[in-house]
Amino acid sequence: MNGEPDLARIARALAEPARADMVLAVLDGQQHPIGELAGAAGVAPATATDHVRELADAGIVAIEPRGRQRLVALSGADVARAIEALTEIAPAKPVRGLAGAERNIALRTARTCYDHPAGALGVALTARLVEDGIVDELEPGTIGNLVRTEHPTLDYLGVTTLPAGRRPVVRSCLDWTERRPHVAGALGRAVLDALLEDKWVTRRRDTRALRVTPSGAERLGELLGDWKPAET
Amino acid sequence: MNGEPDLARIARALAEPARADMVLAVLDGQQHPIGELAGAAGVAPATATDHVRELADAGIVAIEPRGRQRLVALSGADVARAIEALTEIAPAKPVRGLAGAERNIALRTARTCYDHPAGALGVALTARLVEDGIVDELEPGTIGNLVRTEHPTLDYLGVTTLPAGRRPVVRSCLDWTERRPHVAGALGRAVLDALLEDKWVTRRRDTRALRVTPSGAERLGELLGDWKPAET
DNA sequence: TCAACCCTTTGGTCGAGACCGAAAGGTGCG
DNA sequence: CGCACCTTTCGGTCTCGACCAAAGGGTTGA
Repeated sequence: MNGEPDLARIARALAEPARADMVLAVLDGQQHPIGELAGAAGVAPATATDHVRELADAGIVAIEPRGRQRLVALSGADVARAIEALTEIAPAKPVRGLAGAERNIALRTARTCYDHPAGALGVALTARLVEDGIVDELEPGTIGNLVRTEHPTLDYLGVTTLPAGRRPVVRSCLDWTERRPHVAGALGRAVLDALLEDKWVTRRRDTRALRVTPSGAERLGELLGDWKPAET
Repeated sequence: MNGEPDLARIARALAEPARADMVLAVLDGQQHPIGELAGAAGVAPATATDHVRELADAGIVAIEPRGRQRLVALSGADVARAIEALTEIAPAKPVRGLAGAERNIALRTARTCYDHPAGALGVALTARLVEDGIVDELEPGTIGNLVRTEHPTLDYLGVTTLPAGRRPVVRSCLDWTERRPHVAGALGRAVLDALLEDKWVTRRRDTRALRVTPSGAERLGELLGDWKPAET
């Protein structure tokens, strides 16, 4: 790289509350049409168009035309990592109203963090992976690297293949609700994929919160001991 | 934590170019008086006062009154980590003028990154630590944890004690010029302290770039093989 | 081909905040 | 004590950009 990084450029893109809401919405790693992001941010479609352009110019999101709509997604895992790091030092937004409180509980219980599970569920799963010796623990509260690729717990979860590539297999991601790290990287993605595949959890519309299905709750309780999803 | 993180709040503080310059200036982990930051950002003292207050309100910097001046420093290692993550996805600022090019070379050669060495020097030192088996390598390009606390290389560098505490001893920090990780955490700090203590390198005024002393260059060349600091 | 739908463009309003000069407030030094 | 120095406060200007309504363009499905 030449020259100093243009910190202000990237920060300006995130500085507008409406754009920040949009970024948090695409932090689930999914593609979202612009109209939906407009709703999430509480602005008119015309305004959303401007905002998405700004985010795309800054390299934060990528746009893919699909028919008469344009799908917006986070442009990469490095962006997700940077946003996560920022949320770690960001103050908490005060909870507004009953709907806000419910949304908050749902997010704390189980949600996606880009492409891996987070919240109480993500942390509990991570603790189990460490306990089983699948992932080692460098120091208390610090995730290490993958130790075993075969283990009954992985079979139980339905994680069969770990795609190899440039991407680290195990990465630690600090959970902003639990204040403890959860597993990200290729393993984190594989776990989330398995949970979704077998319908232990399902995605909710318009939010990163995950719904734990009854059968999923049962099987997760089996695996994680006393872990139980909160109501709603 | 309650509620969603207020991403926009923290981003807004960094969105102003003058404030971003100030943050990059205090990224060396040192304390800087406000007047100096005003110079670094190219604004009047009155403006700098406003900016520093904004950064302090956002929790990015801490202010400590000292006599007739007020010293500004980064408020913590977590903030440094977030800023680093942002610089990884930030576009490069175009280099302006001869002075800019020289500053650029100096920064690429050797600089501080919060409290540890970075740039070509930081990466070369890290490679040596990995080669000596002091720090292990999880996957190519990913730093692991501390393996040995005693080694001739550590003696040669003058690193005697590694302060234990809540802080991770070894942390990986992606270098934005070299695109490879260098050692951060307590070990990174200990190495920088040793280099400064024995005058292998000295701090420059008003910049994070480090000056490698002649004797330092000689001893570093001994340790790192063909490593040599660039001119200026 | 037409209508419905999603998005963008245009043009205009409006508020936020970045900036500075001048003057005032503290602090240290002689 | 008084001057020099660093910083803050105040008042004012001015630019930037967030926002929307209305109109236009492109796509899909009937």
